[in-house]
Amino acid sequence: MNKGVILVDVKAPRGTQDILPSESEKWQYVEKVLTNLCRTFNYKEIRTPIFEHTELFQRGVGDTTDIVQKEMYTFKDKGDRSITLRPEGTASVVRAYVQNKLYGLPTQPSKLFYFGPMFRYERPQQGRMRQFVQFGVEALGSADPAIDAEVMALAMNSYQQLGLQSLKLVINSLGDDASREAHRNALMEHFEPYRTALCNDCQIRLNQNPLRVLDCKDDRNHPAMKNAPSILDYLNDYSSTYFEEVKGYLDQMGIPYVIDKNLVRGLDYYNHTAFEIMSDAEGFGAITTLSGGGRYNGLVADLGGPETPGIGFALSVERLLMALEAEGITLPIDQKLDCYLVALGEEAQKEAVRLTYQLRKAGIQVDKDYMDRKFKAQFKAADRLHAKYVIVLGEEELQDKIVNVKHMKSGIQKEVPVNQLVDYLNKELQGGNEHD
RNA sequence: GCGGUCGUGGCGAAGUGGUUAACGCACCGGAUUGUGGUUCCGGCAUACGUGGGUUCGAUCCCCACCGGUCGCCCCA
Repeated sequence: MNKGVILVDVKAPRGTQDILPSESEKWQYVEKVLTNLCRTFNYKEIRTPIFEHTELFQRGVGDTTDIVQKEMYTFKDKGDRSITLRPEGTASVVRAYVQNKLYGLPTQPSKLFYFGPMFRYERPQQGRMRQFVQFGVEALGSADPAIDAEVMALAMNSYQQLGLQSLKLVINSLGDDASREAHRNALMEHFEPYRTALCNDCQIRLNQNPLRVLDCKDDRNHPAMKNAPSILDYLNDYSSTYFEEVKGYLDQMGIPYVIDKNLVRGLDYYNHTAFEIMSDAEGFGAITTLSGGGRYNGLVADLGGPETPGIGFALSVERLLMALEAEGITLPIDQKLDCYLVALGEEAQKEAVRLTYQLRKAGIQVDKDYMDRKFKAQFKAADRLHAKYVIVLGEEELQDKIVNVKHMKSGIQKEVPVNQLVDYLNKELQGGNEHD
């Protein structure tokens, strides 16, 4: 029949994945925990488009960044507009903040969170997908160092709430514009004599963004690295006081951290506070950064809004789940089914359809056989679905207008009149949950 | 984007330049006309990533591509 049909081998595009039911429950659980965490920190959800004008990311993320230069999914739509699938969330959130004039609301700072897929064209690896899901928060409108600490606390708790232990909060300050400029000049001066000894990439970085030379892996052991000027020595009074206060607030909350003066972030918009959360757990390979964030005091103005400070962070849900796996943490996901209806005989099958629907309308979770299985096999199916109760409906029950309800764990079975079944199950399911 | 490595039924995993490609798990049925387990017996399955090439003949050898994975770049 299908001889003439050409079967094309259609697969999900490279770097994307299907999240099947066994996994999606974990995703839902994580999303629930994180959403609830945001509630306690009083962050509200914002949902922005999955694609934006390309220009937003060029201006927001920065033209010289790798993300913009080589990792964006950019295409022309039918109206000849250049569109890009969002590679990160901050630019969109800030754009929405400006466009909708959220800065005019009386509730400042604006504390927002988001959850959704991001897209970057990279060579895939475990923990590095072309489509991946980020959870992130942004706090806009406050330059209080306490809110930097708050965002880091939320970031750490995102993992701790789920039971992760092997975490390391790494922080640094990138300073304000004046501090950065001074540091930049010092770096160029410092490395210039060694220019030819550095790797090719670093020779280019030296001109474009000398900060990035600091975290080069090739040149890590070059003697010039050891005594390279640290940004921390070039912070002006405001920047350095700010950093001290951020650390102070972290101490207040009892959140441990380490300072890495070479921590540099790959997006242009950061200044002052920069941080990453790493996992110490085994089995991560090259992927150790679970999440990252920082302050971006110039971004709102860059995108056409009023001069407004901001700070945020984002984590990858894929990496979060990997970290849980690596630490052997299983999420408390309820895989049980309340009821499974086993029916035997033609007439009973008809009644089973009616009864199943009736129970469902009463809010009871119930399923039945659709594979024409034998009686015994239906029981096995109920077992595989981890059914708490099995409702047996055969010819005899049908005649007597009853069903047999079996509690699977104890094996105890009771006859229940059909017209009392909803009440009976509701009572059983409420009371019975404790010892399940 | 660069380099390494891998690709056999739903999953795991043998194997060979040559008639029907092992096995295990899972699944279905029977032994056990209406009660989950075990055991035994039987059965099911679009399986050698795709496309070329070498060859009388390729799942096996060669090339390209696709995909996974590891490292690099970079990042979440």
